[in-house]
Amino acid sequence: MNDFYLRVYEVVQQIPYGKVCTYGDIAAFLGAKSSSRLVGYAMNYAHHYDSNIPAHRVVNRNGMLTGKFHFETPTLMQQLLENEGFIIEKDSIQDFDNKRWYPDSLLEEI
DNA sequence: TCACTGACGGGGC
DNA sequence: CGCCCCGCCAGTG
Repeated sequence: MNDFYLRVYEVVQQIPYGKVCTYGDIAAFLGAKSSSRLVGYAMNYAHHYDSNIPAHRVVNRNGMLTGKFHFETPTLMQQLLENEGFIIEKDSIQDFDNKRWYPDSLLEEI
């Protein structure tokens, strides 16, 4: 566990209800554009750090639920997202572009 | 100790 | 277009 992971978790916890973010966006925001893979790895390990991290709100650049098999059940990630109003078909979030949230918006709030 | 494995993404071909 | 390759680096056996 290092600082990069902790910062990933902090960003993920800022994702608003009803919005999603991508691994790449988080990596780029933390100044590690080429380390999007590590963001995914951090999510895999997230529950060891804090079980309240909304890992289901992080998907890949195409809006697909690539991490669904790492939840308690393979359908949990989709269920959580549907509870927040998302429409999902074949592991893909519909109207993805309009549901995205970007970490830069944290800077605008200041 | 070392090799292998990924919740990714961009670039080359 | 689609497919392949590579940077990235903490865990695991």
